[in-house]
Parts: sequence; C-alpha cells; structure tokens
Amino acid sequence: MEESKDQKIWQVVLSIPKGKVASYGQVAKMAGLGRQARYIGRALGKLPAGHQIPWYRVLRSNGQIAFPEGSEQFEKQKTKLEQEGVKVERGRVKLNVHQWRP
DNA sequence: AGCATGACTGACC
DNA sequence: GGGTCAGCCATGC
Repeated sequence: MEESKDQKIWQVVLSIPKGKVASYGQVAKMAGLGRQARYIGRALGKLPAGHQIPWYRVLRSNGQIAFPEGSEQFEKQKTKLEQEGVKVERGRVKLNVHQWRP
C-alpha cells in the first residue's frame, strides 16, 4: 500500500546528486504523487533505522529548511548540507545554485 | 464518520 | 525576493 509509495519516494531522494537539493513538491512529482508534497515529509519520517537516505537534501519549495530554526533536526540537516558544500544561511539555501535540475 | 494535523505549495502583496 | 494567506491531501484519533 503506502509502502511502495514510500519506497519510490526514498528512491527519488536517493537519486538526488550530492551537493544538490530538491523540494518536497519536486520529489512528490517525480515519485508520481503529484500534489501530495506533504506526504513526502510523512514518508521521510517513516525512514527505517540504518537507512542511507539523504533526506537532508529535501527542502521546501522556497529553499527553506522544513524545520524551525534552532531545532535539533534543523541543525542536523544544516550540518549535513554544509558537509556536501551546500551553504545554509538563515535557514535557507540558494535554490538558484543548489536546486537539482534533471 | 468527522475533525484536527502536518518535514507543503502556489498565488498575492 | 521574502513574508502572508488559503487550499490540498493523506493520516491519526
């Protein structure tokens, strides 16, 4: 059921090149979910332990991180992104530079 | 079955 | 270009 959707989502996220990012809506569309962008976040929350899904490469449509600035999740994502060369300033990244365009 | 919730988005200002 | 508002949709209680 939703399992396959989740798998598909994870696969799409996995296909995002290192150093690039994508929006939830973009992932949703590529996974064939269309407008269920919100489902992406839900699916990423279901990530199994020991995964290697680069969930941190997924941001909002405006390039902003989906977590409140200062939260643990936020900091973690920020760190991960910067490790790949993606600068995060004021909780957002420059889409015109890092957004993934297939 | 109905209503609130959320890792969202597009339209507007 | 960034903040605000209303709409969408599956999930969970």
